[in-house]
Amino acid sequence: MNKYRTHNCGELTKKNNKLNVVLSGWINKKRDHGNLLFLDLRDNYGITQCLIDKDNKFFKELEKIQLESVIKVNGVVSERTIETINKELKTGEIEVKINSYEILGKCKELPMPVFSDQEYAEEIRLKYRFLDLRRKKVHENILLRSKVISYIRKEMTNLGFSEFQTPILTSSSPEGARDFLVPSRLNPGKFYALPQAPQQFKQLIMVSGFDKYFQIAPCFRDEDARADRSPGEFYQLDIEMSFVEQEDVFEVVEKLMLNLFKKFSNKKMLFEKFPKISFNDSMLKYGTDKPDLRNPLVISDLTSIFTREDVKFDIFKKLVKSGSIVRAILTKNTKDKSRSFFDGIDKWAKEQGASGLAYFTFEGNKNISAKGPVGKFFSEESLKEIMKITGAKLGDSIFFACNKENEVLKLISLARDKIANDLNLIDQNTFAFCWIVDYPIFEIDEKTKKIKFSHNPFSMPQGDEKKIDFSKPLEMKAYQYDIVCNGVELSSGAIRNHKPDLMYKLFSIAGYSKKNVDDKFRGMINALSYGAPPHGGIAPGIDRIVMLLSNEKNIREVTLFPMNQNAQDLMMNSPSEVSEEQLKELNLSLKTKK
RNA sequence: GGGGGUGUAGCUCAGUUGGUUAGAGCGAUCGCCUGUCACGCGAUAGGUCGCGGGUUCGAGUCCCGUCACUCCCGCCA
Repeated sequence: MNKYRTHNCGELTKKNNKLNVVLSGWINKKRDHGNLLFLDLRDNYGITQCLIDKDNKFFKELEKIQLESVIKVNGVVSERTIETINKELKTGEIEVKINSYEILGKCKELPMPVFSDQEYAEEIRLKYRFLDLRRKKVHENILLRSKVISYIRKEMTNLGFSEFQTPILTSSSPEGARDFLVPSRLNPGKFYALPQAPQQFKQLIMVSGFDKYFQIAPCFRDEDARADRSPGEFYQLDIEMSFVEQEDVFEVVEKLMLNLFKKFSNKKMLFEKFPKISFNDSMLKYGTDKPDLRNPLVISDLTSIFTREDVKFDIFKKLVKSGSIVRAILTKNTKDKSRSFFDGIDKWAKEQGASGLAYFTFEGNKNISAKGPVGKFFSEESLKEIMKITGAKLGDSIFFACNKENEVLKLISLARDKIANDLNLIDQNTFAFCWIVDYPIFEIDEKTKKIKFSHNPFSMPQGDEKKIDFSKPLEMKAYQYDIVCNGVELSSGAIRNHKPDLMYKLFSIAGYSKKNVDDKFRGMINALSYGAPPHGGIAPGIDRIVMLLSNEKNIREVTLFPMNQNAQDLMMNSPSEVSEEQLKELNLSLKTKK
């Protein structure tokens, strides 16, 4: 028999009545009636109410014991009378009458209560993460994460994928995020980099003939944190497949996501078949490449309206003449909304740093007119044209933003969320997945005005290689795709470019010489020159999947031991200084000393 | 690197127009209480009001600087 327990704290029921048991756990809560003491014992599995009265010689000691101490209890299961049953607890039909006890782990006075629904400052939660993790919500989030990962492993294995580990100490990659560097002792002056993703390795695995690979892969990027982005490290479900087209990857991931989200959440799936939206359509209709499709609002381009003679809205007309564009959001049947609703949105837009959002409502019977501060600037004919473009009906309203394209997209996509929230149009009880496809390969760099890769430089261009018009690089599309859920970008992937010649050609458009490419991607290019299969993959973010399933807005709520915003672990006190000795061994010296 | 928010007891927070000795709940300590499950009742202890400077007869409160945490922008192929 186990020395510490015969049962856990979540399994005893009235079937165990009169049984002698041993339980071990944390003291969750005490209720002291002077001559009778209730004591809730908690472990990973649940809570069991234990009790002891003054006739027992241990009574006085247990009265004094600190909450969150770990104790072992010997006692007898006793069925509760009907009035005293606690329906909130799995074990609420019984309680354990304590005969004797033993302290296994004493607890000092707590810096933060464990049994409480109160919110606490991050600093204290992270410093005492081991206490924070005992609390119900975050404890359950971490267990959910564990279940999600093991489910994914099982599914992927069943689908014929093999799990492989790839190196953690690897080489610095020239593109992309800032690397974490690790000095090499045996190679003075040289550094390893932690992988930003196993991108090149997973392609090499395909070249090596393994056909289907996955990994729950740690990825390291030295960039600043956000609420949904840990500083430093995160996990991806890294997937790569040989001899596949885009649709084959979609089929695997779509099936996996559907099963996963149905298994671990009660929310409805808005689409059983994920819609595919081209990058260009998404930017037009939603102003972003990660649209929240729970939101029914759609954006229209109304730039042409402001070139008409019969529209007198001169501020916008002037801006349009100098290259600005106009995008608009239509809201259905909002004619009875109060002035403060409309002004609230205009005010919000100004707070976002924009000059505001113009708006009006379509009204009238025989004659159509626009009601609102700028309504008078629009002729009836122009209103009819707007209704044609946007599909507006009488009683609908429209919000306009005018600015340079980038600025308009930024504002109008945020406005789409803001207005939908204000109108309560988003069903919180739904998951809306979609694929964003047909990404452009190249874009213009805002600063340098030169052509650069817009995403992954290893993606395969669309169309017949012989017929691609390389003279119009900005029109070239790639077999590159993102999966998006509820406005959260879960991952991007691509069919890879496995042809070295084609790769050199694309890199040359982005300004890299053949030598450049050889220098930077030697391993990769070399491998592709020895018989590479067509292949492609994707890498959904594990942390964000768990965030969606647990309804958490902050990634720390689904991470066991997170760092704070400044990339410090307050519990382990990392990063920390190292000894002169260590630095010397690594051939390093520090410029700044505190 | 830039912008916003927060910082008062171990924890969560209140603190009026600048005005006497800075408060509450939880927690801690002590006492009372045999059916609670956020048990109840009484008492006690606990404060460099983040830190530094300034204005003022007087600063938790106003001003300047600074630090910490957090959210956002930049960044994240």
